[in-house]
Amino acid sequence: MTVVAGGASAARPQLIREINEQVLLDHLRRSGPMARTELARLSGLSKPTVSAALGSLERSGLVHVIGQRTGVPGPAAVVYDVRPEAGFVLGLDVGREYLRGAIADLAGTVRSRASVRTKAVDAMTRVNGLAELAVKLLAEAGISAEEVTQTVLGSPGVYDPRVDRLTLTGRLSGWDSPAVLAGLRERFGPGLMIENDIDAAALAERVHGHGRDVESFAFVSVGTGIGMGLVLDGKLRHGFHGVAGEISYLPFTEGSGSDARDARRRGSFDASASAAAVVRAARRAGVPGASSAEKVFAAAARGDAVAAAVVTEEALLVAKAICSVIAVVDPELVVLGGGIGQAPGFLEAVVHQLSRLSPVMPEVRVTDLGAETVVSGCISAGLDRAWLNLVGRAGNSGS
Amino acid sequence: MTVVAGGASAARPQLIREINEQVLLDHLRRSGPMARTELARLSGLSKPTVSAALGSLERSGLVHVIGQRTGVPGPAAVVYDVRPEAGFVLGLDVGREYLRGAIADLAGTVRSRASVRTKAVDAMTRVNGLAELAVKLLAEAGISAEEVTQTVLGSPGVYDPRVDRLTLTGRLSGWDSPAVLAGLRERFGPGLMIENDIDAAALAERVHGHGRDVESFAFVSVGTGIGMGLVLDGKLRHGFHGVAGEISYLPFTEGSGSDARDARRRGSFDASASAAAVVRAARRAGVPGASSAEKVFAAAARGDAVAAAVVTEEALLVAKAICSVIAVVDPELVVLGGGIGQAPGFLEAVVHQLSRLSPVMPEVRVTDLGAETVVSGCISAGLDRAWLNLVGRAGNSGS
DNA sequence: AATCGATTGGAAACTAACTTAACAATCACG
DNA sequence: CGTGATTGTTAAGTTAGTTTCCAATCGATT
Repeated sequence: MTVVAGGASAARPQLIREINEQVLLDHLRRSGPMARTELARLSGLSKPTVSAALGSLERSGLVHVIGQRTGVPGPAAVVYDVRPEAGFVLGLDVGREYLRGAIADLAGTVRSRASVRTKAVDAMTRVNGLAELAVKLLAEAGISAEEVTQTVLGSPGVYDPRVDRLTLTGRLSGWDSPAVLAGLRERFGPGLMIENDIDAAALAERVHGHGRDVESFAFVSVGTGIGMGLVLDGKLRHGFHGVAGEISYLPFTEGSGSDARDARRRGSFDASASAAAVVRAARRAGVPGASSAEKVFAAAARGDAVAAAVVTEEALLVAKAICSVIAVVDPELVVLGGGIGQAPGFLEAVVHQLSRLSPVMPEVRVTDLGAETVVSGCISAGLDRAWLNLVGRAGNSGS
Repeated sequence: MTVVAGGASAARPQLIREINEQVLLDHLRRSGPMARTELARLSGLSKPTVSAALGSLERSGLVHVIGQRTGVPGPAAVVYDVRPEAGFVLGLDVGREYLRGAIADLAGTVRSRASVRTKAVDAMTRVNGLAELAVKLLAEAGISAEEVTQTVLGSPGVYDPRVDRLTLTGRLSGWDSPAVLAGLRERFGPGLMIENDIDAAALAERVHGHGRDVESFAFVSVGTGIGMGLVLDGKLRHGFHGVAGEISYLPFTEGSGSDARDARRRGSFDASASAAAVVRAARRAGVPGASSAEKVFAAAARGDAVAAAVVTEEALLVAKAICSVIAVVDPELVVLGGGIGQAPGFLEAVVHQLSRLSPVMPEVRVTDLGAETVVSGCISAGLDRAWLNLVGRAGNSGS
């Protein structure tokens, strides 16, 4: 549906050409290569119009002819497709122990992918590590840096555009320094977007995961840390200060209010529900060998009643968080991710607790995307942005 | 800015006429009566285009000439304005003790307003009361029922369009029965929209109150009950099941977990933070003469330390709710309303508590709208809807 | 092997919108 | 009473999109 926003500005005939080119590109992106006639049918535009628009798009290098399709009576149909080389997107993921990245063309095909372990404790070393990773990815894909039209970095913390700062970077020490932002900008240029890592994962979920066919959903990640990416009406919400989805700051100061300092830095809910908190709780309860959250869950699965109680308590906490999200925005779907979120049986435990708290029940599912989620989310965010820019540019320079 | 939505559909030349007529109407609505030339300057459209569009709008009855403006050199400029009589909007508010309503023309001018006390306990009696109120309002305004293009009812509870039912109607007994919905539809026709009462108040806040110049805000009402209306990007969010903003279901099962039954029906947070809960807490603490929340607040203001503690506790609860909202959607502004929300000094207490919980601080303000908030919110929602419909219709039938 | 029929894509003619430029009519003001 | 600013219309030209028609092509059927 075409939407006219509130304070709309006047429209010229050119606008409708822009819209229609956008529409055709969208169809090509979504449904793959197609002949003119099919595009006409799908879009509802007439054949001459489709021909003209494709001509314009071809002149600006955004689509190209990839072949002929025959087999049916009549002349061979000319098949168009998006020109993947019209631009490239670099997606990066900076974590505490890993740096990951990938390069994709505008069609979304990944041209190179890499992941390196990092022992960096210094923030600038991490910045350099990312730059090196990018160089490696470019070389592997055989692409020059200039061809990258969009770079997206998935990072812990939130970027607040109003004050141009990264904040709440939590476990990544020094990452909220302005020097980091400056260093990243210097190395990756003005095409750099910074996205919260869990928000990026939510975007991946929207494109490749369970979020594909819903309007609004919440991706809730429970593991080393706790966070959420919120997609409403198909769009990721950042909030005014960029902290939308920072559910680690939900005010549940349950029992173990030990680390007040920790609570301020990473959120009180994080302090009571992250993997470390599970381990703490298990130890306090006397679960033997509770050295990691994984082992606690394993013990519970084996039938250890005390460990099971810890797991139940954790499920209750997560259910409370989800219930809060429901009470505020009422999403259609909740996707669980992260080490704890994906633990076997955890979904059921959460749903059970949630059904006792919440006035309505959304779908709740576990993600089936893997470790590369953040990178692919960055890439899909970058692709969207890149396409928008390209069509805008094409509309202005073309014709 | 004109926005092309994600799954946009193809555009025809007619679309741009529609957009431009919409734009002209918006300017007239916002800036009042204007001559053609001014409209051309404001909208950026050329004079002939403005003339043509105004002609089309005039033919479909949406604008009309209201006079000539002279005083400057040159011929008298013909001044156009929105034709207020092109349609009327009926706004209604059903509460436990009051029925309120108003009729406004398309310019937003209120033509009649009324409010009646009701002793009805039966739901259908309330429905009839609303119908009678509407008749009275119509008579007073000298308008026939057919001229009302949009009726909006602000009601407790949420309307779930997926199952076509009213639910969570809380203190309004029997109001969630399907018969109520059927009865309302029969009396008010298909032009009826049902909006949660607090959501309607939020809409009023957006148009007439503090929400005027922000993109996103939360209107939090604390009084007999607790609720929130959430406006993101200028649009009210209902959520998938319609329960967005039902913060009474936030999972804070603080202390007084006495009424488990109550908690299920109206939400656990409601049970611990509504006016009744304040009275309960005050009595338990031994505040003398704690017969109403107002008196507890008055006692605290007089210096009663015990009452002050109860108020502080209440402020903490509300701050926790707001903190949850921030952690999920991070609005730019929070507007406090309701009996308790507007109590003197409460804002400061809440802000103080909130600053200790939340990672970022939004603006927090107390509403300055009065008792008619819900009705005027309904009217502004109805106006938006009515304008949308009218322009669509004009675009189709006109020209 | 020839014809039929479906399909493709483009050309021509027409409609819908907007813009610029020019112009006639009007009115305040010196 | 003339001058100059202002208003609003008309005319010509541009950008878009649609419908209609047609030539060219190719599989399938007789």
